[in-house]
Amino acid sequence: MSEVTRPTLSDALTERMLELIRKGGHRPGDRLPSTRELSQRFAVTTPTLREALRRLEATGAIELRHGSGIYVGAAIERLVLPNPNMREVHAAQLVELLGARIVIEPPLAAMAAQNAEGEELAVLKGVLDRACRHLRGDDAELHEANMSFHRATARMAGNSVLHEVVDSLLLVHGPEQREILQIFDDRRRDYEEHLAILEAIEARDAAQAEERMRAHLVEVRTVIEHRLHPPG
Amino acid sequence: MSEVTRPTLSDALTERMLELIRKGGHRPGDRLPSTRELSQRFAVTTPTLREALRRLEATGAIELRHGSGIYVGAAIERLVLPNPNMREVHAAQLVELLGARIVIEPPLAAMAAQNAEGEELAVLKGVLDRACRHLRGDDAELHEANMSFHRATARMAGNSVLHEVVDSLLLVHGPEQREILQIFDDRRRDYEEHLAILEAIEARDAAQAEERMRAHLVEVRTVIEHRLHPPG
DNA sequence: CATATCAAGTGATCTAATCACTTATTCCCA
DNA sequence: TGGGAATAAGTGATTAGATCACTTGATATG
Repeated sequence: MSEVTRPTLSDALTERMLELIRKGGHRPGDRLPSTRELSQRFAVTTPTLREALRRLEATGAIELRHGSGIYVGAAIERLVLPNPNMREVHAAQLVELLGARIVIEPPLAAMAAQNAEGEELAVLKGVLDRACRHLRGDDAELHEANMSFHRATARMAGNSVLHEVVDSLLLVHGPEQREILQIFDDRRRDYEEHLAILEAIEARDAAQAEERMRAHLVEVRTVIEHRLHPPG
Repeated sequence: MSEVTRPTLSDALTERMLELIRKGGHRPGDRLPSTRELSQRFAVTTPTLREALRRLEATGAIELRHGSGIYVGAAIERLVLPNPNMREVHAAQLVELLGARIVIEPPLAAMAAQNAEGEELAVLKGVLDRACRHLRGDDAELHEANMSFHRATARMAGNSVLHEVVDSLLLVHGPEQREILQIFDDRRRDYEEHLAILEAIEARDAAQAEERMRAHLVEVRTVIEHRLHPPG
């Protein structure tokens, strides 16, 4: 959807800076090299480097103190949330991410059930149809459709703040994570669980919608945990 | 805590740009003036302007398309969430923001009750003590302490993603909002409700902690609604 | 009519120098 | 000897204008 334009120099710089901080073992509060040194090391000029720094600053990854230096921000060891420019997540954070979704999304499913109206309900059905058509075939499309189901449900709930929060959380579930997020190696499974949730929403059964969404996410988390730490 | 350094030129630029977009009636997808024109209008040089643009880009407020132009992003009409550089929220969004907190924070209170341990419990108590000392006196301090209580509770829950989400949401409850967030014009009220929540957490009574947190936030929202739309 | 070419407009980057601020040291005076 | 003021080094902030790279719509060409 995005990423229509070729990655620019400063795009790459932003990621190299992040890498420098993370792989350099820097902790929040640590001081980083000066702008002069960084621009030399990365072989770019000051203004270009600064653009990358400003982006990192905007997300809380670093902090620029005039006359003092560049410092690692608190957000660096947390999840870098809603930055379209650097969707990155460590595997270990996936479990916590699912934990967050388990708290937030079930109530949203309940709210969606209460608001269930013609138009938005149609959107939700459309998303599931799309997933159904890719049940055997394009992996990336199927994954995208599955994620869209969660986004659409959050949207139906009618609270724009929560909608944005869920969007942010799902942002890190990029295509590269589709394997680990696939339940039980069964492509059909995700779809059927989503379908069950839709039915509850359509029936305006808030309690059931909430419970099915929760069960669904808990199951996903369980699978992920097993894959990260195989039993035995 | 932050904001130790004087606002820089590019800080101001970022806000002026936001103002230009918002008050200019621009919608997502609209094209903004070119970098050359913007730098002239604001009387700054290209690199300085670009730093401001990169910050706005990082939060999704705008989009820079090489060779094409600068476009308004989708995030511009939503809440600008976790950007330490521009904490801004429209009054009407407060109600929705509270709605989001009502969904997220009560379960966190329950999780905090389950994790209740010595050290973090002490932190929570310390926060309430600080609030107590400012019950009559420094308004800003009292407000900050009240917000810290919610942050600390979220932290106790033990999920860093949710902790970050709550931090982001509370970020917009800056000092300038302390009046509207004050329950019933009674400075003591907030403190006492927080105290009740703490007691439930301390007693490891998850259900009660959750319910008290929910009741507390619902009450705050109700008050805010009444202030925004006085009955009659 | 469709395709290829081109030119204007726009963002991206470079260059290198100067300004403004912080910090720790030093020095002086009490 | 202690405390505070001047100071110098280091660092981020900003300036200036030119050049490169890309997009897009108009124009020309088959």
